[in-house]
This record gives sequence, structure tokens and C-alpha cells, in this order.
Amino acid sequence: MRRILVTSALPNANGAIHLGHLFEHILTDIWVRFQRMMGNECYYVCADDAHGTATMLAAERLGTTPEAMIESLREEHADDLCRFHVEHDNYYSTHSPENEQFTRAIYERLAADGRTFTADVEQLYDPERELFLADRFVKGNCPRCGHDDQYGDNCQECGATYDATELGNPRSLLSDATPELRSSDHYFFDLAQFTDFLKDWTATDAVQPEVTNKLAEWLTGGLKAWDISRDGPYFGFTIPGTKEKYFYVWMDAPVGYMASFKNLCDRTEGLDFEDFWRADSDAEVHHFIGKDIINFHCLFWPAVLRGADYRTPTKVHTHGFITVDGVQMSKSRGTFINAGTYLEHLDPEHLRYYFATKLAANTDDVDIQLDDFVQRVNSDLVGKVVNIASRCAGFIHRGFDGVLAASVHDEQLWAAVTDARRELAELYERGDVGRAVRQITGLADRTNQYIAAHEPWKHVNDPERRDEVQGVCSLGINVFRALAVYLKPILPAMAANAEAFLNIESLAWEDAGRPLVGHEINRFKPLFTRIDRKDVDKVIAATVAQAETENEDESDEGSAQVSIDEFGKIDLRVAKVLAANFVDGADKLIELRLDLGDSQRTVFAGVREAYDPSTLVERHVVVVANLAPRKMRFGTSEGMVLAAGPGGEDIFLLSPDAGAKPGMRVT
RNA sequence: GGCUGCGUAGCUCAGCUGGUUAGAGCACAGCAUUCAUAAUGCUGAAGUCGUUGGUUCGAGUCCAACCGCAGCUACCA
Repeated sequence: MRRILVTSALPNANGAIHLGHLFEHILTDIWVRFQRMMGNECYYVCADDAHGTATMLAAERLGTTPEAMIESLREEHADDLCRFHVEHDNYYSTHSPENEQFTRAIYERLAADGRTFTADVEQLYDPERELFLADRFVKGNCPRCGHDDQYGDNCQECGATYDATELGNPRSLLSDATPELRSSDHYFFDLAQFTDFLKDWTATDAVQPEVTNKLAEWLTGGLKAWDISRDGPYFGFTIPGTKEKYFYVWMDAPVGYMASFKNLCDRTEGLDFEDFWRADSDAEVHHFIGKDIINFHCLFWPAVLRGADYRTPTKVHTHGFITVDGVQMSKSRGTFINAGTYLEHLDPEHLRYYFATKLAANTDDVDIQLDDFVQRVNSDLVGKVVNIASRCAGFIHRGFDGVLAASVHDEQLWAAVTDARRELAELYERGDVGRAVRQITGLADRTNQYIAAHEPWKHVNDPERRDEVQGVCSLGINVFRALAVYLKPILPAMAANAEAFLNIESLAWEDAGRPLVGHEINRFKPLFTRIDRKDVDKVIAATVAQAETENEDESDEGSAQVSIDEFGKIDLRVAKVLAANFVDGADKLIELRLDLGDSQRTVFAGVREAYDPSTLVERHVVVVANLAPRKMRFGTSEGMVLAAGPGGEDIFLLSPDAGAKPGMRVT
């Protein structure tokens, strides 16, 4: 039996849990649940990352203390994640006595062994707020291209990277004051001492190959010393032997993994911290992180552990980012979806399943396509997997008093299902969950084919074929049970419903290898509900509404409004319909030939249910003339005709009043 | 700019160390079916595998350049 400690990256204590956090915690949780099903001893800890200037400033703005603010957020975060069935053994905070103790002890060990040094650093200082300014709190002119309004680390316009002290006309974002250059002693961790160790370590399978490649960039370029101190005022832990020097948040954040685990050990009988963390521990430590923080987890963190004589991570599992419908999550688009908003309208397992279908052991970004989300859940889970149980259960109850057959009707099908558990276990272990899901739905397909081929509904009243009907439907139920086992790491609540239906104890992985025979099952009740696209739209609308309220408070950035310039980019024109035709093979589209005055073009419009083509010819419509052409199944659409209404039969095309001519700009 | 990764049917993706007519699911069309949460089955249509050049008897698969997308570029959490 393996002993495994698992962590997800620590959410910041400065905002709600959103889709990005959910992705990481759900994929970690799937792995953890799988390990537990395999009989391994697996602990999963996390915490809020509480420290930093941002926390301090946010608390100040709210008129409260950082401690009060982070504690209420911690509770909210833990609750949100719990409601998505993410099963942490401990959800702690980096602002904890354990963490302070570990961080200081690690630092003292590093300092005693000559792994640290101090040096003078010149930094911008806000004389009004009386604090040193991190790069994100300074703006000025880019030293290379001179562009205004650039942050202190790199230029959005020309891509240059530079030091904040190089900015022209710098100003503090906190006070608008002009920062002064001040020098201060900083404490450094001498990362370069660990270069050889890191070269070896990053080349092992402790990290994915593409991560190894990426890290080689830093390793061959020469590692710089890592500045681990910040000047006060700062919300964090003070560095031993100093006044007003604090550990940089990234110094104590990963130590927070240890602290959270220590806190768990202290209240768990028989669980020993040192068993997992001493240098020669044979337990495993797995970190799940996003690709934005690989340098912290694959360079700094292993080096710090090594230098402090702790064990290094067994594996760092790096994943990509979440996008929604192809673009980054955005508050104004309504795709910066918070956990709480989602839960008001949708089932957490819908999201768990959809994420699972997208999971692979690589660092590619994952795109959530809202239509795809609805379809996959409805057709895969409800239409295929759960449907097997649903269609078989009735026969077993009506004809056989709810008792399953005494033997397996089709050994070949059962073997395929049961043999899959070995490969599926490998896929879960590797994190190739999407592939596992595809195999599972493939088995469901095969089983639906099998049931259709034997047509139990035809033979159920034929006394001679009663045994066959019972056999077929019993095997269907058994396959469903095996699939519920395979899906249990992803869908724990659905699995629990299945257990109740099947009248069995908690499903274990090896149950997929043992059929239920001569067993009485309970009546079937829907185990899983389908998604209504309208509920997805409600989540989007609620998120947009939130963004708008936030904008009223601080109309800083990310406004849901568009500027006149942005509106001006959209070229709306009056067009005359020259021809309109049905499209062969399409039941929603009409192909329109439009006259835009100086040009003609073809546009496909989804208005067939509402309009007869012949009534459209000669009428004027409003068209988006500079919309990127879109290739569709029946041809390329070169624009979009504007219409109002929810769709279907309720579509109403816009028209200009009499006198408008084709080609006229709509403004 | 440098680096990492990605670019295969309308959409999501498989295609391992290069080898016969490029696969699956969703969506779409037709047919069948009615046991099932309008679920299921069968059939079909759909791709110059980002572009160009190269290596090879043979390349989606290897190499180069280019184009596009995403991310990183160390005190932003």
C-alpha cells in the first residue's frame, strides 16, 4: 500500500473560488479519490495563501483586519470546494502558527548552512503610503518604447521586460505619488548552489517532459538568487533576527502544504508528520499546480526542501489554464464564473464530469465550450451510461421481482467491461482521465448495442425466452455497476445513488471484476439529471450582473460597457435580399444573397423556422458587414443578419424605415 | 524579442517508435425502434492532417522556415 500526500495550489485569500480553482481542485480530487479506491492511504491538504501586500491593502479597503478578512474567506473557500465534492482532509491557512514555525525553522537551517545572504536592493518607495512598491503597484513609461501606462515589470505594448526602477515618470498606483528610489537590505536564497541538483531532479519523471524543457531555460541561463524578503509594512511572517523584514509570500506559501499537513497530523491518531517529510521518507508527495507557477514548485521549492534537509516532491502535476468558449475567463462576458454562482443553478457533478472528459496529463489549456458542456453531460452520462440502468431495471422488477439472473449472459461483453479496470487504473494514475472517460462511454455504447440486439421488450412475454430477458437485463445492470465504479472518482454522488439503487455497500474498484448474481436490487429512480441550457445561461447572466455591480464600486477595468470606439469597429449596413433559398440538409438555415450597394455576399441565417424564403426577397435587412467569414457545413457565411427574439419560431428580422438604401452605414 | 506547448472533419479530441483507401464521440441527415430521464440502434454525409520546402521507396507522424493561438520571461498573487 502506498502512502500518499497530495496538495493543490493554494488559492489566494483575495477573491472567491472560480472556475480556474475548481478545475485544479477537481482534477486533484479525482486523482485522490482514485488512489483511495485503489486502497492506498492518501491524504489531501490545501490552504488559503493569506500573505502579501494585496491582502493587506484589501483588508484596509474593507476597513477590517487582514486576519478577520482571511478567516472569513478561508471558510467560504473551504465551503465552496466542499460543495463540489472536493474532499480535502484539511483546508488550512498559511497564516498559521505551524506555518510560521516551519518557515522560520527552514530559513534558519538554510541560513546556518550558508544558503542565504543579504544584499542592498534599490526599490521604488511610495512616500505617502510609506511602503515599498511591488511592480504591479507602479506604472510609468516603458524604458524601451516609451509607451505610457505600463506596469513595473514588462511592457504590454512592446513586450520588453525591465526593472521597475527603469520606468519613466513612475507613479504609485496606491497614492498617485511619485515614488522615490530607496535602498534596503534584502535577504536572498542562493538558488544557484542547487543548480546541479535541480538539473538532475527536473530531468526525472517528477515533472512532465514539457515542463522539464521549460525549466531548462532557467537552468542553462544560470539561476539567479531568489529575493525572499519584503520590507514592512507587509502582511506575513517576520524574518528571525530582523525588525520589519518579512518573508516574501512565495517563501511561506509552499511551506503551507507542510503546515496544513502538520495540523492534520496533530489531530489524527497515528498520522506522523515526519513519516512523510523526512529526507528518506518512502511516502509520496504529489503537488498539483497550474503551469504559471512551475518555477516556484519545480525550482525554488525542491531546492528549499533539499537545503533544509526535507524530502523533495515525488511528482509535480502541472496543468494548463481554463478558457471559456475559446477566450480567457472574463467578468464582462459572464464567464468568470464563481463557485457560488454556478451552484445556484447547476449540479457540481456536471462540471466534474465535463472537466474529466477534458483532462490529460499535459499542460495544454482546457477550453470549456458551454454548448459542448451541455451535450456531453446529457448524451454521455444520461443518454448512455445511466440509461443502461434505467432501461434494464423495469424488466427486472416487472418480470423477476427485482432479482438479477444467477449467471452472466454474455461472457464476452462482461470480460470486456471487467478487463478494462486494469487499463483504466493506469489512465487514472497517469492523469489521462479524458481517455479513461472515452473508454468508459465506449463500453456504455457497446452495452446499449447489446441490449438493442437482444430486444428484451419483444421477448419479455414469451415464457420460453424469459431467462434470456433476465440474463440480458441483469448483465446490463452489472455493466452499469462496473461503469459506476469506474466513474466513482469523478462522480461520487452519482455513485452513491447507484449504490442505493443496486442495494449494495460502497462500490470498490475490484467490484468491477465481480458480477452481482441472484441479487435483489431496488426500484430505479433517476440517478442523474440532465442539464438545461437555460440554467447555463442563468449562470452567465448572474456573473455578468455581478461584474456590473462590482464596476459600480470600482469602475477600474473590465467594464461590461463598450466604448464608442469599440462600437465603431462594428460595421452595420443596410442590405437588400436578392435571393433567399432553403439549404438542402439544413433544417434551421436559409441562404441569403445580399446586396450591400457596392458588393454582394452570401449569408446563412438561422431563421427557417420563422420565415419562408419567398417572403424575404426584396426586403431590407441590417447586416454586420465586417464580421469574420465563418465556414459552415453548407458554405461560408460572410456576415450576420440582425434579428430579435429567443429563436425558433420567434425570430424577428430588423428592417430600416422606408428610404434606406443598400450599403448605407447604420450608426 | 527569447523560451515552452499547441494547430487533424462544424465542435471536442485519438492517431504509439514514419507503412495499405486518416479514426471516434458530439452535432447534422435518413431509416428503424419504443424497454428507458425524447433515451437507443443502423446507415450516411463531412478532412488538400496550419503553410511552404526538405529527408525517405513511403510523412498527419521526422527536419527546417514561416503563419496563427496560448502561456512563461524570476519581487503579480
